[in-house]
Amino acid sequence: MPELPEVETTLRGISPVLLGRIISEVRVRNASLRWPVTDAVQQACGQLVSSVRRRAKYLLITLDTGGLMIHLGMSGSLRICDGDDQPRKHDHVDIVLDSGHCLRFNDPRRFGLLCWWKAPVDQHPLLRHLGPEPLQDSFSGAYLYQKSRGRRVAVKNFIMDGKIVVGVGNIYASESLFMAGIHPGRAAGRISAARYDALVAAIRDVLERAIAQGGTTLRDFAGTDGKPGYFAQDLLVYDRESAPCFQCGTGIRKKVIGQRSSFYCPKCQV
DNA sequence: CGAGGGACCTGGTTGC
DNA sequence: TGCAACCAGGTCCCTC
Repeated sequence: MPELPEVETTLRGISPVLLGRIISEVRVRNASLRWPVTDAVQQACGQLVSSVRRRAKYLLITLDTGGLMIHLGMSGSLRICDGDDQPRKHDHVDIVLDSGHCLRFNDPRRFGLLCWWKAPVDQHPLLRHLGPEPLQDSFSGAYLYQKSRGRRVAVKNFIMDGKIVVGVGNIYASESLFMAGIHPGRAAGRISAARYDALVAAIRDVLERAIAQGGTTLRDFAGTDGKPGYFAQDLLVYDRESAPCFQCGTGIRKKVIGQRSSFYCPKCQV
């Protein structure tokens, strides 16, 4: 489900509720996520939330002696509710606050993650090898061009590789490649610097617009208030197989690249 | 080192 | 209607 815009939407929803509060309880109903949720998360109890931020698709809640890290995987979501509310199916973990509010982690497929971390969090094994944030200046066409030399991997897989750049998932990879006029299956090492400039501009543009719309809801993504994201209506190629390209009218194609469905216009993307 | 595929899970949709 | 097959927004880990 969640790519960077959806995680950012979640961050903006949970931040104001968490900041300055003390965690009173961590309830683990089902510990079997991607990695088992260990007792270490209980260290959060009694600690003050001093910041909430995002690195890649990880949410980082900073506490006094460390913090909690959450990843939503493919199907995870967080919602704010009352600590006394009856849990629904797949509500695996509650982070209960001294305000009485509760951050409830729901994840049907259990590809998500919740763990305790100690500073410096950037040295955490899951974060250490991550590439730049796509919305920061260090991410540029020149950077992608340099990183891609000699690489034969399809450019779509290349930009979805978290070691290269974080946060670009399956939807926005297809979208940005269409906007830049680049065929998703083209070898990353055979794309010019100028075209990488266009691709970076497209990635930034699509991510920023998606964040502004509260993310993309295809099936089941919801913000912390339970409302869907509205970017799905702005998608140019994703999930539009056989529909006419908005630029030239040609039917949009669907093709599996790197085991993921990819959508593109065979005429506009070369 | 890079490339490619399997693994982890549940649930909704599709097709016979 | 029933049931099997396939598909889904992520990413780690193994092999070649």
